[in-house]
Amino acid sequence: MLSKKCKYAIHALVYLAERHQQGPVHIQEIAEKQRIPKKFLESILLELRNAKILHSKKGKGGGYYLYKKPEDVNLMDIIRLMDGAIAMLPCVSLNYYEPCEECRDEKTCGIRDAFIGVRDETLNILSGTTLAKIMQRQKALK
Amino acid sequence: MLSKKCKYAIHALVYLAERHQQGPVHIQEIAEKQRIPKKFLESILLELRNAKILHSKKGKGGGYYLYKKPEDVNLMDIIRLMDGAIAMLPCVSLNYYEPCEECRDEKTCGIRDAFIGVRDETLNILSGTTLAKIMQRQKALK
DNA sequence: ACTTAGTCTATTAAATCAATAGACTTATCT
DNA sequence: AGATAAGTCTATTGATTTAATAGACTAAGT
Repeated sequence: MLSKKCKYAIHALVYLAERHQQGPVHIQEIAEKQRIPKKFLESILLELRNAKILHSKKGKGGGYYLYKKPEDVNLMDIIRLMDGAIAMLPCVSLNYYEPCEECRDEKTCGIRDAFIGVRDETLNILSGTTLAKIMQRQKALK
Repeated sequence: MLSKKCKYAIHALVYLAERHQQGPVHIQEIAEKQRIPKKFLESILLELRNAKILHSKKGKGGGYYLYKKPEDVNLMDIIRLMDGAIAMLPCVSLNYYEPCEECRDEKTCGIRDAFIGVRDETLNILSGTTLAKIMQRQKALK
């Protein structure tokens, strides 16, 4: 399951994508509209900013705005940033690999295969799901 | 990520599958061979027993053994039993559905689609991966 | 200068996960 | 029948992670 932090991040990003190129949006507004605790949201946006997905402007008239284009931000990147590994086993993770403590020998482990498959399918879908596509889908459903 | 509990369960089941129809195996042996804390393993096996995946025999010469056939026990069932929902969002879970607090309106949510896709692919692979297949794979790798 | 709004560090509260302890029950063997 | 081996059940503890909050600081605009 995704953490709340991650879900908040996705919602905030979709919100900002909808206001793409309309100037900075302040935290307060995002927090209210998406019902996210403001202080928690602050730290999330900061992290997205450090990852160069968002930019911010300080002072009056400041706020956050998308740095990348909506079609260049995908769920895979957001989830990895917020929650870490996407794979169901550490020994199968591409970005957060760690050997499984439970496993004797990775090479002869009959379990990994399935989870490699799951990982690949998952990454495939998530990396193809951009903010642009989410907005598009949202419109289609209205 | 799968919990340790779930990983322990999978390993214990594969171990028992390898001894299918060879009489009860006691907890102690599984615990030692798979390096699982005995008391923790007890509670895991008990849960698997209540789910009718394992049976047990008390007293001297007792222990646990597979109730279902190795080809009838799959990773999907084990993971659901140990860790609960497999989906990445509650609003997309088949067995543990809950509406997303973060979501305004599920019907017009542009995010769910992707996660429905991930869920389906994941279930597809995990439900097809049985203890029999894991053993088979293990042999092939040796 | 004054106000607005993001930045940063630290702390606390709540929930979940992992592990352990100990008393109890059932089955087998002698 | 009694001793022993093994699973059953309830409860508790400790560790880790997640979620949320507080408050002082910094930068930008008017």
